[in-house]
Parts: sequence; C-alpha cells; structure tokens
Amino acid sequence: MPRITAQRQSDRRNAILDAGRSVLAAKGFDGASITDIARQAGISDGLLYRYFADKRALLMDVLAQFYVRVIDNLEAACASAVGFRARIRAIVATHIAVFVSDAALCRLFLTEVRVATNYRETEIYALNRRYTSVLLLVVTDGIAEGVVHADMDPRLLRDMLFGGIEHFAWRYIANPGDMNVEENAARISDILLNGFCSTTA
Amino acid sequence: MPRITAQRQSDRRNAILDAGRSVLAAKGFDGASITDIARQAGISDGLLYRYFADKRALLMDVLAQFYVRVIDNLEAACASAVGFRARIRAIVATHIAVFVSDAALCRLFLTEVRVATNYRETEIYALNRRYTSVLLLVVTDGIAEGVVHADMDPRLLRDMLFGGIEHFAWRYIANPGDMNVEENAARISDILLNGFCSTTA
DNA sequence: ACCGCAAGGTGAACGCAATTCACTATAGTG
DNA sequence: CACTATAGTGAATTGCGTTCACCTTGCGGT
Repeated sequence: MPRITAQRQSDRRNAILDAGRSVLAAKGFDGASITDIARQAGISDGLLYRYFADKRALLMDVLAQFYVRVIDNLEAACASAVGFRARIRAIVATHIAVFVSDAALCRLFLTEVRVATNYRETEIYALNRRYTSVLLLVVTDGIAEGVVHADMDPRLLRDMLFGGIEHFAWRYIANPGDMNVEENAARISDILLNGFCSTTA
Repeated sequence: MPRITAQRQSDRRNAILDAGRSVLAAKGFDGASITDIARQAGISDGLLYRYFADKRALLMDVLAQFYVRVIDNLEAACASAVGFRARIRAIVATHIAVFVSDAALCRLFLTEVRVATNYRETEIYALNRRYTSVLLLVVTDGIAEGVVHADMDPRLLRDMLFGGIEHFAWRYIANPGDMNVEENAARISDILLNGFCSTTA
C-alpha cells in the first residue's frame, strides 16, 4: 500500500502542469526556465523531475491536455452541423476559433512540437490524427454522397484546409487584434468548396 | 586603405557560409555546434564571431542566400507560363519542387526562422514578402481579367496556397521518398481553382 | 507512543554549448 | 626593417537543463 496517497501526487502533478502551462504560454519554451516553472508551482527545481522526465515532457503533457480539449470541441461542433457544406464550415470555424482563444498554446504546438524531428513518435501526433480524422470522416461521407469527387484524396484536402487556416491564423497570432471568426470561416470554406475562380473556363 | 584585401574577407565569409549551410542542413540548428561549423570552415570558434554576430545570424544569412535563389526560380517559372491558370499551376509546382530539392533548408526555415517571435523584423521576412508577391500579382491580374471573383482577398488565397502546400510538403520532408511534383501540383491547383465539390448545390 | 524506512523533497554541483576576451600572429606600409 | 592595425586563437565565462547525494516526512508495524 502506498505510504503517500495517490491523491497528493496527482494534485502536485496538476499544480506543475498548471504552472507549466501558464509560464510556457507566457514566455515560450526557451524563455521559460525550469526555475520559473518550479517557483510558480511552489516546488524546487529537482522535484519537477520526479513528475516529468524533462522540460520537453512537461510541455508535451501540457499540450496533450490542451489537445484533448480541442478534440472534444471539434467533434461536438461537427456533430451539431447538418449536411456536408455546413460540417466543413463548422470545422473551419471551430479550428480558427482555437487560434483566437488559445493563441499561446497553438504557438507552442507549432513552434516546438510539430516541427520536432521525432514528432511522429509523440503522443501529440496521435492526438493530431484524432483531431484531423474528424475532417477525414466528413470528406469520406461527402464522397459517398457524391458531393465530393470520388478521386479526391482526403489527405490532400486535409492539408489544404488545416495548412491554409494555419497560415491565415498565424497572422493573427503574430499580432493579435480583432478577428471575425464566422466571416473568415465563411470565406475560407467558400474557397475550399468552390475554388477561387469565377469561371471554370 | 585597407591593409587586408576585401577579397580575403569575402572569401572567408563565404567559406563560413558554405560550412554553415552544410552543417546546419545536416544536423539542424540545435544539433550543429559552433565548433562543428568552425571546424568545417577551417577556422577557430572565435573567428566565426568576427564574421557573424552569432549562430542565429549565420543561419539567417544562409537562408537569405537560399531565399534569393528560390525567388529567382519562382519569378522565372511564373514568367514563362501563359494565362492565369497556367501561372497558378507553375507557382504551385515550383513551390513544391523547392521542398523536394532543398528539404533540409526548407526545414530550417520553417522550424527556426518563421516561428521566431521577431520574424517580422528579419531580412528573411522581407524576402518572403517578395516571394509571395509573385502570387499576389498573378491574382491581382486574375481579378482584373475577371477570372477571379472581384471580392476575393488575395492574402487569403496566398495563405491557402502556401499554407496548404506547406502541410502537404511537410509529409514529404518528415519522411522523404518519391514525389511526383507535376501530378501533385495539378491536384492541388485543381482544388484551389475549382474547389473540391463536384456540385455547387 | 515510537521506531524504521520508503517515498517526497531539496538545492548545490555538473555538463554542455554559445559567447567573450585577453592575447598572439600576420601582412601591408612608411 | 620596424610598426601597427587587423586577422585569428582558444581558454575562460556564462547560463540553463539536468542530476544526485543528501534531508524530511508521515504511515505501518510493534
């Protein structure tokens, strides 16, 4: 039987996770020192390493928690939309909204995790797959309904949608200001669904 | 009058630039040490700092040189294509080809420079503007010709095109293999120009 | 109640890599 | 042939993540 309750370990772990999230979000991965985070969590530097293998593992867990949250969001948003086009638009709007509501965490993911050489072996990659699979399912249904060309590669669609939004949203992250999520979602969905030509000549 | 010829300084600078390019491309920014690069260039660690302010400045100059090259490429490719759709397709194909021919340098740009907080104050950002302005010009012409909707925001188009390709190409960078540039350029151009719906319902 | 000890907790010491700097070597110039 | 400005050196410095030898705490057995 454990001498110290699992509850206490869990509380401390959450305290470090909270401190990590706020300090890393505020200062970035390189800007935030272990001492900063440990201070914020009210513990010594050394103890942090009893709960997380290293600084990067802490970042990963912070972002995994975040990712689980946005996956739920996206699934809910997609489920409550009816019809192919409405679902695409819901996915686009919900995805843009994440950049607006959690710019700092998005920045951390894009600058520190997704570009890592070992990204594909991380838990975050698996979560990203779950996130984007929401879109893939919608597209597969769209093909079955005949709304989408049968020879369209869903992965290419995924790249164009998430890649395009990411570039667009990065402008907002680089210098935050006003952002009309619905209007931009409508514009972006329209480009994806109909293309940007006015003629098909 | 200078005691030591400007030629010699320039030669040495180029030697460091070459060493920097090959070592940084091979090992990445964090993986490559100053000692590695200095060794490769045949100089001491200290001397490197007489030619470049710091490791990051060297990286920036390596990438600036690279960017100038790809700008020339893109302008040439675009100039030799006739008609709006052909130009878009030429831009898409040329852009994809850069990821294939210079994957390591693209990776360095995306992982180390574009995500930096001060990116917008860098020389590379200015070069990126020049690069993407090739597309903006084509789109502006497209609007004038009536091929593109008049109320289309060219910047949104730019984000969808370069952002989408970047996501797509990252799969290739993450694990290189065969890549049919022309075929993929055709698919991607088609999505951008016509959208991915088979009906406009 | 009290001991023993496993796990929690600490912070100074370590390692590594970028950067600096006090110093030496070199090559045009008068 | 000296003189000196600049090229060039590499050991010392610095900063930060990580480790580790050492306390401290509190539960379980006696």
